[in-house]
Amino acid sequence: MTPARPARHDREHIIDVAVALLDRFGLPDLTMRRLAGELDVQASALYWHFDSKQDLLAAVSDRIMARIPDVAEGADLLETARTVRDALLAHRDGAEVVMSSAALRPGPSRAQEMLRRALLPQLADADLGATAVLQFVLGHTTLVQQRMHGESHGAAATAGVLDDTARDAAVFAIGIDLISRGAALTTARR
Amino acid sequence: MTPARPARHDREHIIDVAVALLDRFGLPDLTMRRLAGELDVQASALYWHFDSKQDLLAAVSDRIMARIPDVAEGADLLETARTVRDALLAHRDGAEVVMSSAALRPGPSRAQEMLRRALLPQLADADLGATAVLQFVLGHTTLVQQRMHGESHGAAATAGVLDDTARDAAVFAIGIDLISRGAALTTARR
DNA sequence: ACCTGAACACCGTTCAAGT
DNA sequence: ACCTGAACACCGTTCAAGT
Repeated sequence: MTPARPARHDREHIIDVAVALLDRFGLPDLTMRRLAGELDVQASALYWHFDSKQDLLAAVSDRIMARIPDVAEGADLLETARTVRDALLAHRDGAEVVMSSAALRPGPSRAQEMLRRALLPQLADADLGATAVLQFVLGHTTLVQQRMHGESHGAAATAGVLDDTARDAAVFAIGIDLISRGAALTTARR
Repeated sequence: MTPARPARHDREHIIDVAVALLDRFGLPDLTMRRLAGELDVQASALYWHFDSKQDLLAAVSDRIMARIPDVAEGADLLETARTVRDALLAHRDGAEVVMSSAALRPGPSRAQEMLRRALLPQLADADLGATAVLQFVLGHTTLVQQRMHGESHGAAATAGVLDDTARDAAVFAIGIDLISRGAALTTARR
């Protein structure tokens, strides 16, 4: 007997599977057809749940950003920025995904709000500052993950990879540190 | 009579046409087939000149970065960063193109060298600082251009666009200003 | 409400073959 | 040296039709 067909997938479940696919194969292989295959469904079925691939990607982006853990009460800028960065690094091509649909939701995100709070005691224009910090984090992390991608199926010497990650960490720390000191200076001037 | 067929295209000329196509239609429409069509050639012909689309895009990226004008002798960080940003803004999706192949050439670019020079009088780790600044500029400009893309064929109200560009300018200025002050502070401490 | 099946209009890339 | 022509293995998206 053929079982009664239940509703098989909802948006949340599809996003789950999309993120899993992203982590395993990366953004270029996250296609509507592969995602549908993973769900045992035709590609066209996805268009009942999402308007377009852009729409799906935006949902994946929101999922990634929603997973940023809350940061302690008086956390400073470096800790907060690292928390955001780590949430992006937690998923393959995470920064690129978020960047590709960040322009679509211009409203202040939770990440931006967290950064704003870390900047508030020091900076008058904490709102603009938080946007700038987020842009740095996105740019930095996208470049870092792009290099990972190149190495995974490239001819990069294994030597130097450790140096690269160490340098990445230093660049990130210096970038945030300079911004933080600059913000403190602005306060001192007032 | 059929004219003798001369060698029709070299890498430089193809890059010219690719950049023109990029400016007119944007990165998603810069396909090998369209580029070939513009050159009155089969798509497969491009693979004699370039190993892959990635290779072509890297060449386009280099072209965009090579067009950054030199900056005055003692130019400060803000002026230098603006010069880099403007070179990216000069081409549709310029920042995204550069970002997508920036990981492939990890060596210090001319842009990074210019930023390093602007940072040198103030910062000990000018090299790492320059990388951080370049990452901010790339992240910022990519997001700005992404929003342009969304507006061009979207339903965005025309109102608010002016506010957006004004806000973008402020975010960029604050981001660079904070880094610059932070760098100065580091010097003062020594 | 949720999905299939088929079609449309594309992609990047390879490769034998031409000139 | 430079390019054609054809093929391969894909894409995102639409839409009538099924259940």
